[in-house]
Amino acid sequence: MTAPLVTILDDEPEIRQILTDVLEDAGFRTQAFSRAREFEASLKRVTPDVCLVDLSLPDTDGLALVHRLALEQGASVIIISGRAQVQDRVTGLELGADDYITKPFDPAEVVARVRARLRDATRVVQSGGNTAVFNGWTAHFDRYVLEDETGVESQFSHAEGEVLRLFLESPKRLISRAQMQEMLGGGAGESFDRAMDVRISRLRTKLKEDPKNPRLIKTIYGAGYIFLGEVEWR
Amino acid sequence: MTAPLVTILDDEPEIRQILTDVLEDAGFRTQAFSRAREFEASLKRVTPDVCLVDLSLPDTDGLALVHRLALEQGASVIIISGRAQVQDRVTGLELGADDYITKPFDPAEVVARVRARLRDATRVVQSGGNTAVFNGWTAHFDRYVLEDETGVESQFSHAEGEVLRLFLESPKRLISRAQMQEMLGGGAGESFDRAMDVRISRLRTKLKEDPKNPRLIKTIYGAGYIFLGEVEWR
DNA sequence: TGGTGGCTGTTACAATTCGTAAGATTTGGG
DNA sequence: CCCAAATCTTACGAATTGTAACAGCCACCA
Repeated sequence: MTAPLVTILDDEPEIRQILTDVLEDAGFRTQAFSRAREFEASLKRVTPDVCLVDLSLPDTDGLALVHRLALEQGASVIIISGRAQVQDRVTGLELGADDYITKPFDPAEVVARVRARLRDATRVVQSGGNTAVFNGWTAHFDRYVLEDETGVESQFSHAEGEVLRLFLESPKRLISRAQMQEMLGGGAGESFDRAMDVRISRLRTKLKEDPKNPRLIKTIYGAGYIFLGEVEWR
Repeated sequence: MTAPLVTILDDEPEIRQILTDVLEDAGFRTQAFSRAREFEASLKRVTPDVCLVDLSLPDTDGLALVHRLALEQGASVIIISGRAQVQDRVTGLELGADDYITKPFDPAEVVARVRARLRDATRVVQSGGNTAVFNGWTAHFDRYVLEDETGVESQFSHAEGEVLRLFLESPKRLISRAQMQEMLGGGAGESFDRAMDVRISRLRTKLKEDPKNPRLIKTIYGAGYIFLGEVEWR
């Protein structure tokens, strides 16, 4: 398992440097951005586990960004801000941030708070079991069997299982096409990524999704897929 | 669905009173304890969603308690402490607390942080807050479905959903064009100005608005839009 | 060895999404 | 009442996505 990815969005080079250093010392992977645009572009390729966002950005309204992040991505968002007013913190948290740290901050505390967020996220996902239950279905990854709510079993292939597992491990999180390629196809130079579409199409059929109104695997035009469903691993 | 339960463990009666009041005002159920023993006894009967724990307890080592809580119970733990040293916070968080608030605190911020913890917990368990009811309509953001007052369903796309959500989150408030651009398109792609108009036009169609007399999405010439409607999130 | 069946990627074409352009309509000031 | 700016609507098309059909591959078996 690779180290958790923490992204840093701050326009001050110093801060970026400090945060990068201290987080990498703590064993995380990091990516730092100075502008919101680059940051958002990167989200098409990777999904960070925690996002540190400075509110005072030159090119965007930080709060709006936080809101979008919390809404669309499943990642934890920690606001780092120079504004220490209670009202600022409250609105930041209300908009979906998971924590709010004021400058000047102590690096050690930032690390501790990042860890706390990560704990939250993994509390439920705890990979280990290879059986997942979701919305009436039961997927047995050890047997490649998908079980109906009535107990009827059907088989799924290896390729289908990869996609399904990916979804079940990150439910309610936007998964970009690029990420799927990376996690699955091995990342080799795939000229035609339509293979992924076909995989998903086949998976949808197995899940008896209504093509006109899929309930579990949603397509976000231009962004990727999102798996909606209450997943529990066993 | 019953209101989330927040337990308060603090030996100062004043603090207990303040926290109880403000949390109940915010719609939570509360239980306050002055001693760890009673608190722990209560855990055999009920399972709180969030625990607010003061570290300076007369009858127990607060940190040890936090550690046990975080490990055994699934509840989120927020430490409230008079000690503001970074080292205290770090160890508190490392031991499993999900947040750390120092006295003196602002009640509004406590509420916001409790909410943030709750969001984490429910993010996976139950996709709460994804349905809004307004003027006979019901919008299911988890399914991208808009429901008639008669129960007839129609779908809306992701882009339409973004706009609708924006409106439903700020009803009866002027939303400027610039704000919409910010909230939606983000800094990603510089979109043409008319795109937003079209989105709104399409949304109005779905909402069966009379073009001559829109009841829900009203245009304020030269200023922006305002969403009129009694919104209730569920 | 040849056949069979399942899996999977490729291709082609259909369907959908969504921004752009352009013309129509509305608004508010003078 | 007239006009310019703002806004609405419709049509169109580029990009994206869905999926059926086909073909290659491989394991298995008589």
